[in-house]
Amino acid sequence: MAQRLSTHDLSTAVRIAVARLSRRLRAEKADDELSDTQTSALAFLVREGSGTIGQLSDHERVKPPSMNRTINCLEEAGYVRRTPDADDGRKVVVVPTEQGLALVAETRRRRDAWLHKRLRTLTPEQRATLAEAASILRELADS
Amino acid sequence: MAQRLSTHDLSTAVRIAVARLSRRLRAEKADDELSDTQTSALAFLVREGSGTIGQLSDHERVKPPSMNRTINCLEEAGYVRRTPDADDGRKVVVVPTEQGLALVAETRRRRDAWLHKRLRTLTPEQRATLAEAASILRELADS
DNA sequence: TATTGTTATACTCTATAACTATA
DNA sequence: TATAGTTATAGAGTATAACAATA
Repeated sequence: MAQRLSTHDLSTAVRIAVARLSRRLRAEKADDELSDTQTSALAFLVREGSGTIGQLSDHERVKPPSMNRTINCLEEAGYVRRTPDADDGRKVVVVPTEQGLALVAETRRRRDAWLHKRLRTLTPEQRATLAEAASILRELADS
Repeated sequence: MAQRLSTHDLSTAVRIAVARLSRRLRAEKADDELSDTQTSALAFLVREGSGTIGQLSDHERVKPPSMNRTINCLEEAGYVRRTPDADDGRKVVVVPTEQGLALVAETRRRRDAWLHKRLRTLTPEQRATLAEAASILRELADS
């Protein structure tokens, strides 16, 4: 249950728990799905409506040539479209297609399924703890 | 604070929080550090004392040839040693060296530093919530 | 001259298939 | 015949360097 840990021990506990669950969630990915970066970039475009190569590479913490390749794959698969920027001719605005929007919804549903099944085995108190923790963890990640 | 979420919304909240913090923690890795799998395999060997190629590839969810290469790198760098198995001549027992033990301790300290700094800004109640959540998340990951 | 995107090339990590040695 | 480890080779993802177009 809830021991009082030092912040040092807590760091280790949180890091290990997050890394392990992250790996486990990734293992639930189906073979025909997009890669992590492809999924994440497409999710960004769906969330924001659009984005340039530069914005995407910054957000995903990869270099522009890598993101360029990622967008090439998504474009060939029909999930995004490149459009010219009206104000700045150097920029390329990438927008999700209808197919892209549908894929994001479907992927989310599938990845949540594994976790959802396990969360139902927890007590209401444990679920409440996780709900609070999720909000704390997101703030930490974005800080 | 603690809203009551449906288990479906909770799945999404936990998945996003875990994925985002995981990416953030990985970004804190120094350039001269070992790769994720190298670090994880070495940590396993330090924790368990030793392990075969098969045990390691199972635990890290990679195929034996991949783990073999990982161990080659760690061996060349002087962090592990291959030793013969006394009972089964087909098996190879991998053990960490003194240098390997020291590296795991140092790597943990460094990766925890970023998280540790942020955890100190939380209230004691928030830290208690994370401590409970970490234990719940680990059980989920191992289930 | 600086910035945005792109192309060319190389490196890392992982996988499958085939091989060796042992059980 | 099956298992543990290894070697050979290929594929996916990312990086750096060099280039084109625009600000």
